[in-house]
Amino acid sequence: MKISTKGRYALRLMLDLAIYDTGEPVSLKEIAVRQEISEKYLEQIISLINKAGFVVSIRGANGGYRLRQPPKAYTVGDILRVTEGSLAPVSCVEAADCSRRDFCVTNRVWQKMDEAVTEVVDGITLADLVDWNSEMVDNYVI
Amino acid sequence: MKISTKGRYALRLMLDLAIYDTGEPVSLKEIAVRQEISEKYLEQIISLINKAGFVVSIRGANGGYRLRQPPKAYTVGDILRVTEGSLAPVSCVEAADCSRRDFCVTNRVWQKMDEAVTEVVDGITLADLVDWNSEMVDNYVI
DNA sequence: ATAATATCATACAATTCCGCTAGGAATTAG
DNA sequence: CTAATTCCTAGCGGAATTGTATGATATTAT
Repeated sequence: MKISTKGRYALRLMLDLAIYDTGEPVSLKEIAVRQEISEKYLEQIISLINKAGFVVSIRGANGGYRLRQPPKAYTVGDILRVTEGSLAPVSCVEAADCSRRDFCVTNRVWQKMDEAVTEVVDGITLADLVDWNSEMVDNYVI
Repeated sequence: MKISTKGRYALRLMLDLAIYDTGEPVSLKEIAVRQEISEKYLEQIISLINKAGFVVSIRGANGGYRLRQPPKAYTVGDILRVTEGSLAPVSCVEAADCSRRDFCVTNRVWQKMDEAVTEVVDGITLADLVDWNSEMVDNYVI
């Protein structure tokens, strides 16, 4: 019952892009340094994010990435699902791959868990994270 | 972000004990047949549950297990945590093992997820599952 | 006492997933 | 061109998952 590093890194990556958006593309190298994540590993993660269409990539020297849409357009759920796949706690919730499905009461538990998680992650946007970050920085500076 | 079979089996096992409680101990063999789970694997799972004190074990011929307390006394969360450990989506939520913890906004996301999941699993008792099961059986019989 | 039944304890094996690392090809600015 | 950067594929060591297999130990019916 854990979110993998891939999902967590993806979120930090998107947050980094949101915070350091100057109009110029941000290179993976910068992000890797700031976020203390292996650049090579980040490559694989942003590849998924790129394929999902969440960022614009600019190749070549001085290239990098930018968010395709404003931070408000991306929920935490959107981002996590790109790397984690479904966030459902058991596969039964989504697929009818269990012969016991029809009379399995535990399924209701998983459904409720899934709904609760979905409500949280789809209720938080990247813009919220940016705001929270600003607050935090303010507190530290003072 | 998945609950393992161990956790799911543990829940079905406890539910089985709750449903088929006649005062007589219920053998693992019966449960294994009813739930279509390997008896040997169930042994390992109920061992954990037994150590947690959730069941009474009666050894020997005609032995088996019984719930130590009434179904209402056990939440889904109690049962899952025995086999799954913490249900927190990331370890940061519980332990301060991350150097970025203090200024990491993503942590708030995990906290909220954890709270949501906890609220669900600790809000459902075994007695609820028994009730749901009765409803379901009724519907099928009609 | 013996046979049958049940729990308890290990070991281990197959498979999958995680968390990277490595190398190189393609693209572009200067 | 050269350096910087993205893009693509492959592999790999360790851990976790999901069981099996084997046997030891305890209890009870007969």
